[in-house]
Amino acid sequence: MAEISASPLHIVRTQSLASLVAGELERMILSGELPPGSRLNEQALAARLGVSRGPVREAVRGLDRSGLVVTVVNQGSFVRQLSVEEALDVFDLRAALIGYACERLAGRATKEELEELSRLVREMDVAAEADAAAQYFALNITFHNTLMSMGGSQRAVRFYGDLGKELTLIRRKGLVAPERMRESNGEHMAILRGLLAGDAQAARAAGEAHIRGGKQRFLALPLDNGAAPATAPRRRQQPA
Amino acid sequence: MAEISASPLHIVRTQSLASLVAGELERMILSGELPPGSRLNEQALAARLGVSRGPVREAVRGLDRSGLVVTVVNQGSFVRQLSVEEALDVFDLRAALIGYACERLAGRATKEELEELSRLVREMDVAAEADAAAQYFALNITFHNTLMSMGGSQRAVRFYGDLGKELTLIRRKGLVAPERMRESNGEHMAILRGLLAGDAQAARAAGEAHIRGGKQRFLALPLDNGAAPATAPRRRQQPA
DNA sequence: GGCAGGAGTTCTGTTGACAGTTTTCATTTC
DNA sequence: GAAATGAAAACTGTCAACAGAACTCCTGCC
Repeated sequence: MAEISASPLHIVRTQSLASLVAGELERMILSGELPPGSRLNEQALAARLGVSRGPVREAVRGLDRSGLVVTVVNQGSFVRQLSVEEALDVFDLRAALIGYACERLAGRATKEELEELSRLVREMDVAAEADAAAQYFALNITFHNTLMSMGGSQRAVRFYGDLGKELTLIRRKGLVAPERMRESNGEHMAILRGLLAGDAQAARAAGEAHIRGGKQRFLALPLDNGAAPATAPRRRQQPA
Repeated sequence: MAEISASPLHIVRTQSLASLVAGELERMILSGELPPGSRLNEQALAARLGVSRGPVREAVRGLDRSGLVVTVVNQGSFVRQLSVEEALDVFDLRAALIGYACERLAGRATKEELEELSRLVREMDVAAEADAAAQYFALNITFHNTLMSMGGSQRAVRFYGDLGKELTLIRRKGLVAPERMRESNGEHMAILRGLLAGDAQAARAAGEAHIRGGKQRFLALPLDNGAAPATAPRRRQQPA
């Protein structure tokens, strides 16, 4: 049961084990290896990762704070199950944050920053035309993170990122049609136009409109209702 | 050194020690008992609170996530020192969040919710006329939190609260003039008008304007540059 | 057949102890 | 007198073990 060898946890000592465990757990959650509702057994995780329960506990609490995990006293921690309503709230919040970043960036973006954003939009255009959904998806995340980094504060970047990770808890079946990619990238271009023109209000409005568009595209997707494999006899699932 | 008795930590067992310790540490930080830059010695805190290092460690990491504390590997955790620039960023973020909450609330506030907000504004009006700064301050926080709870999502409420706590790290010398209180409450009334009219855009604009006003009032205050008492020979301070 | 009750197991919450790193401080050297 | 050196102290990171709560599953009862 204890798969210690292949883990990267035994190499680095320059950062704490807890942060490494946190990264690994986050990867497992975002990849779907630990699906929403599944339990995070401290002992089992510790054994699996070849560390003791201390760092695992610390990592799990961190994920709780960032919103990926829900903890109940004396019962344990579970991968968060995001309802559609909560997901819509997340979109609204992200819209507010993107708007904030766009507004701030419009007044102070450097030539280099604008060029980088333009480049990303062009690359997304290529990906959309080639129907390369995975590549578009990755570029899209990069674009958003770059935008937030340039326009937002450190805190805003992290919060926005946390919210984005939350969405992967429900976004599962996101097979995107090329038409949707073009639509999405069109909104990116609108943001870029606002930034290039130095029009803070236009950039903000475009940013918010883009997230609202994403919200609509999300709603249009068929909901992936688990179909839990249930191979292992998991004992406890998340309550409520 | 070990003041165990008066602490409320020994009574409750229905929630984890770590959460109780976190609450106590937060209180100590917000009250200024642990000023920015000061070190959080795990051993000393554990002894002082009558628990072991585990829960203390967990609590400190939680505070790190929420922004009140900064942790350096192998060096420890320190109460965060907020620069003026960071504080201004926080105001901007809070403006975006309040705007988001006001916009959402305008469309769906119930009669009871509007009445509660109106009541708070009236009470603040009384406090401002009576020059009761402490009471105004408390009511103001309640108003903001109520507004966020009604209009925002769970996540937004917590994030907004975290940002507010961060501001106390620098806001220290906030002796408020009655004139400022009236000004601030006038902005509250503008928000209320927007909500009562069901005008989402007006409510949002008023919410953002209020936080911008708070930002200006913050900038107008004299900065309280520590004047660290340095009674005890504290060993280490926060680097950088 | 379904349901209440209780022993056994599992797992979390907490503690105390050990190892390694960082800091402190006295001593030496220039 | 100031900088370098090295030993001692302090503290963090990690681990292993214990106590108590929660869950599971079996047994007995209706």
